[in-house]
Amino acid sequence: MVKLRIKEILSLDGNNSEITVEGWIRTRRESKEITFIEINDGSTINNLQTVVDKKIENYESIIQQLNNGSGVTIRGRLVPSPGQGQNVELLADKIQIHGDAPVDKYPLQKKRHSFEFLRTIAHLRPRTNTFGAIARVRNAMSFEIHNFFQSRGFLYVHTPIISGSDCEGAGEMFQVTTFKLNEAPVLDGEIDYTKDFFGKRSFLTVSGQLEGEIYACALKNIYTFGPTFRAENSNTARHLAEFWMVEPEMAFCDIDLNMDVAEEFLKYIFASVLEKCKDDMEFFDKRICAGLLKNLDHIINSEFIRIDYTEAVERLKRSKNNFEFPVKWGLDLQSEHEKYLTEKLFKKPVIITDYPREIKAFYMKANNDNKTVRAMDVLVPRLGEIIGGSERETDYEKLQNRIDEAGLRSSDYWWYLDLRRFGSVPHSGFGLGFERLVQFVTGMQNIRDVIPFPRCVKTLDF
RNA sequence: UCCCCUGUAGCUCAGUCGGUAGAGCAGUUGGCUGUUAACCAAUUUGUCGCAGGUUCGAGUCCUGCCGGGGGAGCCA
Repeated sequence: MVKLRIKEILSLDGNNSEITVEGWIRTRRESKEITFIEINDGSTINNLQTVVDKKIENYESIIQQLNNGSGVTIRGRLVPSPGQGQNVELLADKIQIHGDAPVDKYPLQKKRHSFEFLRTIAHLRPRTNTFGAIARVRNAMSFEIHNFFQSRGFLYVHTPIISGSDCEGAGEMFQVTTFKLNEAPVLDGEIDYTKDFFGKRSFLTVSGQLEGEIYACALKNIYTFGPTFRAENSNTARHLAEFWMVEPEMAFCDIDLNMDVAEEFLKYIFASVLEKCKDDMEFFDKRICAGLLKNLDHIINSEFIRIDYTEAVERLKRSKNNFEFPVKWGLDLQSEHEKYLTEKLFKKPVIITDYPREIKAFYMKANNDNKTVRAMDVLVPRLGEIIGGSERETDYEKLQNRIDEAGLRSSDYWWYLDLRRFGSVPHSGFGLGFERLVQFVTGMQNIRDVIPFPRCVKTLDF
């Protein structure tokens, strides 16, 4: 007798072999002489149809508990199924109920629930088709991210979660302290952080990039993949307070090679998930987002458009679209502009480069025109910006000036500046919000549904 | 944070002009059937988000608060 996962069982021939299956009942259909129950164990979106003859020994004692949600172990024989919809089915000999799920109390019903409702029962939602599929796809994507970088010689670097400075001015930060807030020590009217745990103010990281650069400037190619925190008061379907970010950093790499890697990376992840999560992806295509598979295929097999910011602005000016926000060189592109470029004009991913320096981060390398920097944003249909990256400034003086201009204290960045004093080389990298990538791949509309336990403004359950 | 929409049965929703609460699904009971979103019949279920106000009378109109959704900003 062998214990198999349902994914494996469904690929077997029904040759009457005895097997044991462990899982949760998804649905029950009762007949006069027999009862059909479908079992799911998370290994696949597909259920194993199990036929329960009312003559099996403990039928009377378990029938009340053979409900949607009950956890069961079933021993039986695998046979070809005479019915439609499945190749094999299990003829149960012995059923053990571990824990039942009373139908009048169990919130999950055998029907479609709204995602809003399922968010309120995040402890039960992975038992649904959609959230099971998301969990498997998310898992596969994580694994493939490592695969992509590992197979290309990138080192996985663990950058810190707790940070001593607002690394790139990238948004609001969560403060970390061991002070009791109403008893924090005060010196000259200000809170005395020298008495706090680290002896200075500390925060949760908003990016591992600056530390990533340190390792890239020693080991050539590295990547980070870890949690990131933003305390912004943003309430949208694509923002989380706690999310996972992928940040490769490459030495001896300019902006063009950086774009090549970003494009290859996205295509690799899409292709791998399509191959490894076929059933789940077909489910998303059918139930969540029509045309999803076709769209991903199209992206895998097409070249991304690459234009610079100046040309993007020209294109937008020439378009007949009535934009709500003005299009003018020097202003940042709005969501509606990005959507126009990627959804209407080009109908595929677009990489925009060379933005005005005023609207981009201090660490980005200045072009010779002294007006633009070597930034690159990858825009995709439906989501907008999915990747933001740049070639980094390598010149000590220029970087120092940019830090001053940004109103940051260069003393906080002495180690970052030091990378430009000793063996400074061209280097580039990008950041990718993992949940946004999962959103794009699955077609899910709300980012809170592609992370198991979302943390957002005013939301911290489970 | 701003704009718009929304909150009614366990779930998904309808509720007109202000007149005292409705459907589908689920549940329960019965029937039928190698079923597969099973089917057929009957049937139970309500602090109408919370607090105030207008009114003879409020699910419905007004004010405030809370939750949810969409869009924007910020951003990944």
